[in-house]
Amino acid sequence: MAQTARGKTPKSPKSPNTPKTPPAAGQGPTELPTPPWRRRARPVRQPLSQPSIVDAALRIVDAQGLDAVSMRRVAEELNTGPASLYVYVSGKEELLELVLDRVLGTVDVPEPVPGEWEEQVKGVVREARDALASHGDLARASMAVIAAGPNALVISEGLLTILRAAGIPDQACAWILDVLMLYLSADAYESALYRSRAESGEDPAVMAQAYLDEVIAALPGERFPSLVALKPHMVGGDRDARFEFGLDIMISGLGVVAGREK
Amino acid sequence: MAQTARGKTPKSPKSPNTPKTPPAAGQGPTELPTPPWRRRARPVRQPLSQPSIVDAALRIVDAQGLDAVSMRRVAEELNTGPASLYVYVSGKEELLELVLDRVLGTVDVPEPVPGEWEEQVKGVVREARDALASHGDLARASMAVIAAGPNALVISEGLLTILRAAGIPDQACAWILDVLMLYLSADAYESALYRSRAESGEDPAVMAQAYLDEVIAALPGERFPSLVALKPHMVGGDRDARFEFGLDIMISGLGVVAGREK
DNA sequence: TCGTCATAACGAACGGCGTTCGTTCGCGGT
DNA sequence: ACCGCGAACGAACGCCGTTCGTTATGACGA
Repeated sequence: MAQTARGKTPKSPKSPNTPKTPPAAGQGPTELPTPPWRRRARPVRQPLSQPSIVDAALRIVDAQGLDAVSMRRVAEELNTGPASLYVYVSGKEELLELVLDRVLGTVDVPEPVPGEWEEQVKGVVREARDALASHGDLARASMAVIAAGPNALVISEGLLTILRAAGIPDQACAWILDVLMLYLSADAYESALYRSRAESGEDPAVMAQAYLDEVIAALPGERFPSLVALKPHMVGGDRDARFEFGLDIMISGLGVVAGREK
Repeated sequence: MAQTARGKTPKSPKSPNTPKTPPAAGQGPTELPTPPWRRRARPVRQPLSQPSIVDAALRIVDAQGLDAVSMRRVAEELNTGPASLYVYVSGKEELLELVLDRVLGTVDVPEPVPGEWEEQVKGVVREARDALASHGDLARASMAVIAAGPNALVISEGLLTILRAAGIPDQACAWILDVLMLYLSADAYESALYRSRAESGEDPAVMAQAYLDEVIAALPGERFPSLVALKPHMVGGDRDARFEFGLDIMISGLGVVAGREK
């Protein structure tokens, strides 16, 4: 058989648009073997590569959520079989690490500006959280992975630089960095969790909140007076405000503690 | 066929000890039907129930780690098939929620003591973290679940009570509660992650640290000066100290922020 | 120009998973 | 003595991540 074109050219009644196949050879019965005297024009489909695989995975996350990302699904997106991916990626875990790090690449890290370290740190952390949150429920993978990709390292380096320039003791710098990263990942994770629950459930965004609401409402008021009393503050406050509050607390506390022991 | 004894009595060359089957009926060819005139002694095996299922799951977590917990494995532990569990538990997710909440039941929550709120809050959070951490890598499930089980609610109520008694504004109480729970879960999660990596890997506990160590060591010093300089503080500090530092920062910061806006 | 050969790509399969379906059967109530 | 109900279950479905052994390709030395 003459033609090869790496991937399976349309092999069955499949997707409506296989975007990469060359426009040549009129729309007729597609399965006809190419005449041997006319070699197929260039295969066109760019060869597999780590970036293209990461891209495909990210596309799936954006379009259908993290749970839809399986090796099979990613391979399908690239018109190949799951086994082919293992040349470029050691497994699903590494793939997700790469996707996460790629997303973190959009965060930019400023040079330290004297007197603005608090706002600068908050800004970076905020940006990283938003980057994670801007790709569906991708953040649900953010805790399952040791963040040591190149982009994560750039962020860490930037934060450390700002903190040290502000005169925070070294040990405190190291610890607060870890704590902030943990906080950021956890918040993004939780948001993503709620988002994916809400999506798969009935209501668009209410569901999870409504559930907690319900639980608290059903509580015996004499056993759980504080929870019942604070219910409006618990379910009502939006996530961003809460995140900001946490950030605020940590940075303020850092000032106190660092000052205390210096 | 006369005998029932709920579970499959040994049905194939299987496990060496099926711990629950009654000691009766000598060890001979086991598959023989029990003579109809001699009804099987009591089934003995206690009937399935939600608590017994949760117990079994927790046993597996302790013995073989979270990844070993599958519906099939839990069912096997109870000498039955996976389908039988669904009478008492809606699915794997609910099962894990129940296991987590059961573990949180060991945390005890003090009445507020005036002037000691900071230490009290830290104590409860610490205890909850340790409870999660004391069951292998169970905590790896702690973020995947909305903590709204009865025991989690007791803890929340206790913390809120202490905080309010200390005069913290309501909105701040609600937020800091969320933030602390998130921090606690995330830390336990991360610890569990490292633990299970270390276990499945070669070295007993070094691996993950050594990995980060390696990464940082391989960094170009002129591009990542702060990371390289702070390396000893990053990989060296033990988890407990870091956790405590985060707790300290948050509580201190809470004082600052609450004071600032009251 | 023609083999040679490393290796990317692949089809097929393995063993496991969570969950569901339809059936069986012991037991409490009549 | 019978019946009906629901717990228990065996089997299957449709996925999953990963591995194995084979095939095809393209660069390169002869």
